[in-house]
Amino acid sequence: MIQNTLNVEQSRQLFKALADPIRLDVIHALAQGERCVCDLTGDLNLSQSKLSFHLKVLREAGLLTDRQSGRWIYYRLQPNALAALEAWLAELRLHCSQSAAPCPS
Amino acid sequence: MIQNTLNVEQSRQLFKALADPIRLDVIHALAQGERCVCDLTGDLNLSQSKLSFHLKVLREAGLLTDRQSGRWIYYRLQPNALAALEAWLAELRLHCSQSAAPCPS
DNA sequence: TGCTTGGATCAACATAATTTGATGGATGAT
DNA sequence: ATCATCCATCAAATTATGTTGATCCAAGCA
Repeated sequence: MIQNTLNVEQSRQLFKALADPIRLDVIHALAQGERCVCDLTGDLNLSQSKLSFHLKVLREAGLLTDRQSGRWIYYRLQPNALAALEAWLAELRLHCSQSAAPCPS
Repeated sequence: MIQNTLNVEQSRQLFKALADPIRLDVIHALAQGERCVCDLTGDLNLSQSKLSFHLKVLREAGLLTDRQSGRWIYYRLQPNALAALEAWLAELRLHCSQSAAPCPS
C-alpha cells in the first residue's frame, strides 16, 4: 500500500479481508500494537494453520505487514491501508443524498 | 443505523456487504444520489433478481435505505453507516504502531 | 551434524455465498 | 375486473471460502 487511493479491486480485497470474525479478532489484537504469531495463537486460541491462513488473507489485502526476527515473525497493522479505506468511504458520502427524479422518466 | 458506534457483528456485516464487485458497482451508482431499482438494472446490466438479492444484502447491513413511491422503489446510500465505518477504522490506527517486545519473552 | 521450534503451505473436506429461472404480491392503467 | 409492470422471494445448482491435519522449510541450538 504505497499510494493512498484505492482502485475498486483493492478496496474489495480490503473489505473481504475485514468480513470475517476471526480476522476481526486478529485486527483488534493488532490494534494494540505489533505482535508475534506465536503470541497471537495463544491470545486468540487458534490453531497454527488457521491463524496462518487468516494472516495471509489480511497481509495480501495490504492490511498487515510482517517482519522476521530470528525464528519469529511479527505482524502489525498498516495504518495507510486503514486511512485509504476511510478516504474511500468518505468520498461516497459527498453526493449520495441527492434525491432521484420520479421514475416514469 | 441509528447510533454511530458499531459492534463487531455490525461492522462485519458492513464489510461483508462491501466485499462484492457487483455490490460495489451498486454503491458507486448510488454515490451519485438516489436511484430507482428499474434504473439500476439498466445502468448496471443486471438481472432483476440478481440486483434484488444484492440490494437486500446492502440494505440489511444498513448501508442502504429504500422508499416506495407508487410501483417504484428508490434506494439511497445511508451516510451514517459510512461515517460509522470510518470511525471504526480510524480507531484502529491510534495505537497500532507500537512495536512488540522481542519474542522469547 | 542432528534436533527442535515457529510458521507457511497443501490437499481433502465442510460450509457459506451467489446465480439462475420461476413464482407471487402489490400497484396502477385500461 | 383484467392486465401489465415493478420488485421481492424461493429452491436448485454452482462457486467461493474456511477448516483440518499432515508435511515442509528455515532458523537456531546442542
